[in-house]
Amino acid sequence: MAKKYWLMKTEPDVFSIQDLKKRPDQTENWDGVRNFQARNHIRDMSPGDELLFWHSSCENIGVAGLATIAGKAVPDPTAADPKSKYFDERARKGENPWSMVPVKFKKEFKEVVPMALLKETPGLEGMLVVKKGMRLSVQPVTPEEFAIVLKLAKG
DNA sequence: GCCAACGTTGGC
DNA sequence: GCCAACGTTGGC
Repeated sequence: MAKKYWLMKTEPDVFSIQDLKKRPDQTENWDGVRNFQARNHIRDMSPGDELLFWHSSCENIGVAGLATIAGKAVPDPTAADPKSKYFDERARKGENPWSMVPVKFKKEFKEVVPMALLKETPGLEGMLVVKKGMRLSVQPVTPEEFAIVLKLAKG
């Protein structure tokens, strides 16, 4: 199957690309997703897929770097943990609706590719993340959009 | 199954 | 901190 491209949002105060870089094997499970559309995207991911690592709700909003999908989606154990802020009653009953996927650090950009730049770059008009009101935390990205963002990150 | 109320996300 | 946009919940 062809490689797919994604964008995943996180608040760097909670989990940043620098945090991912410091993890053992530079890999971490992307858990805590509690939106069905986002979860469906997670389940569509395959090892080797690439993703844009997005920093949101912070000083420098935009693409902070790159990571790769390191494995298949599996049930998210935080949903079954009553002490977790991501706890979901349904998971305790044995039907965990939520998934997580391991992601591996690939690259930290020298500078975040800012939202404002994405908005004014030709070819990115259809990119989901620049659309008003788009809150989805896991989004598909087209190969064309991915390539354009990579170019913006150079220099 | 509709829809109002409410909660959350996230850019600004 | 504001608020628009969206998802979820729950009464009917």
